[in-house]
Amino acid sequence: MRNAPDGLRHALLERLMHYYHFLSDVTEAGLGETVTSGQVAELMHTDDTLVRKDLAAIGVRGLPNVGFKCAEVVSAIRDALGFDHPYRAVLIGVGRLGSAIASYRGFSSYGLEICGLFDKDPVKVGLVGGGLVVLPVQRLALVVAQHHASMAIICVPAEDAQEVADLAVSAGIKAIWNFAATDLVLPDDVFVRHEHISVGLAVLSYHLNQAARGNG
Amino acid sequence: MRNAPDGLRHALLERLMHYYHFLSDVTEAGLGETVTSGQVAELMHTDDTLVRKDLAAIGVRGLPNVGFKCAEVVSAIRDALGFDHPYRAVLIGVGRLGSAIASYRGFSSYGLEICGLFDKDPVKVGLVGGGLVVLPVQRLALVVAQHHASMAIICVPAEDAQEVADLAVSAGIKAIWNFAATDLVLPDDVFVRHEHISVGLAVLSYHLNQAARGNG
DNA sequence: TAGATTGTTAATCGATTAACAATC
DNA sequence: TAGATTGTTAATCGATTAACAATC
Repeated sequence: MRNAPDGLRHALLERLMHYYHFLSDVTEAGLGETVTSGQVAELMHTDDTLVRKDLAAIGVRGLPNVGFKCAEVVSAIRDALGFDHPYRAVLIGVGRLGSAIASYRGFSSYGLEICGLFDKDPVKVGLVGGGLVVLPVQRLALVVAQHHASMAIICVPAEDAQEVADLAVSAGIKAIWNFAATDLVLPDDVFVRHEHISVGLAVLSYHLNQAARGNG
Repeated sequence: MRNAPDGLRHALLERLMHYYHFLSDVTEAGLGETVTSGQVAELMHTDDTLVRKDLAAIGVRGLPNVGFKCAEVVSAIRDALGFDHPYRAVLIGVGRLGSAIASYRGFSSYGLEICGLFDKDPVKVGLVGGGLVVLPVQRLALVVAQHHASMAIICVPAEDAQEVADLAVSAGIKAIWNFAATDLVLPDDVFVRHEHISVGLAVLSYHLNQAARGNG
């Protein structure tokens, strides 16, 4: 299980996503065809040099006295992050969170297509969510093979997560998006992104307490 | 709007949460009263010196030749992050994601209590979720004042998020947990944690592409 | 005591920021 | 041209890692 991506570091990926959203908005709103690194930096509360360095890292060059072409930056980010090379995922655990994720319409623009929903609860099997029918987990391996799915989105309760992850890995899954509140132990060649809500909670709790203590 | 907490840096907070979960598990499972920095480091794929530095930063001292007392570390982390100083939040937007969050039972152990659910849709008003009745957004300010709520959890569609955030701020909210897929522009004294799902997507997409290109 | 593990100082590493010539 | 903005080199800063004496 590798947590740190090689190549582009995590902090850079996060900043790239931020640029991406900002520039997509600018472009859609027709607010101009170019931006300067200073404009982007101001919005992100960071340094203009950092913005130029980040963009240079993904091969975008700006124009002196003008700035960067929004459309060019957007497509360079899509290319660097691979959004135009679609991949498929199975989603396991169609509870509240699982069905919220299954019904999210925005994934396709990032290259993700959900090709199967699974649950071990017979009551949930057969329900329809996001245009897909919920299947029993026993059929996971088949669907993964049929659709060449490379990712599993795990939305089961914490106590079932490891079992489900093992099942996904044995079906050939190479990346796991883990929404269960537990760590997973997995082979080194399986990439895991752990989306634990408590990290956000910790940051907020810490901040509110700092503020209450007069250091905020 | 300040994104970087002073004092403990974000990466440190994240590692502390990881230690916390690991050590809570160890304690609950009765797997021993102490751990060494090396054991923790191995599990987190990091360096033992870093673990000791992190724990020193929150005032925990270990015992040479023994390690750290799990219970002591856990309570030091709770103290550093403020989990034992409860605070209240209102949740706005009771769609799929909002109701999944409203029904999550684990918040109280991190000090968070949800004291009100709100929605602008009259159809949703009156529904019950997580033991609370959904109220119209017009009553937000009243509930915030009554319960001394300091946080707003925003789960409305992106296009409504700024409006709802402004409303929360004018009601006296000091921190926002933003699940809407959009940036918010807010006063400097309001702390924002943006929980954008696309960051996780970007990391996964990038990784899968690197793997496909043979660099993974 | 010998061995294991800590706490801390020093060294390294990488990321961010500053400075500034090059360019349009 | 003058002014604005880039790209890049050098300087700074902070975080991580290595080394090792102190401790149980």
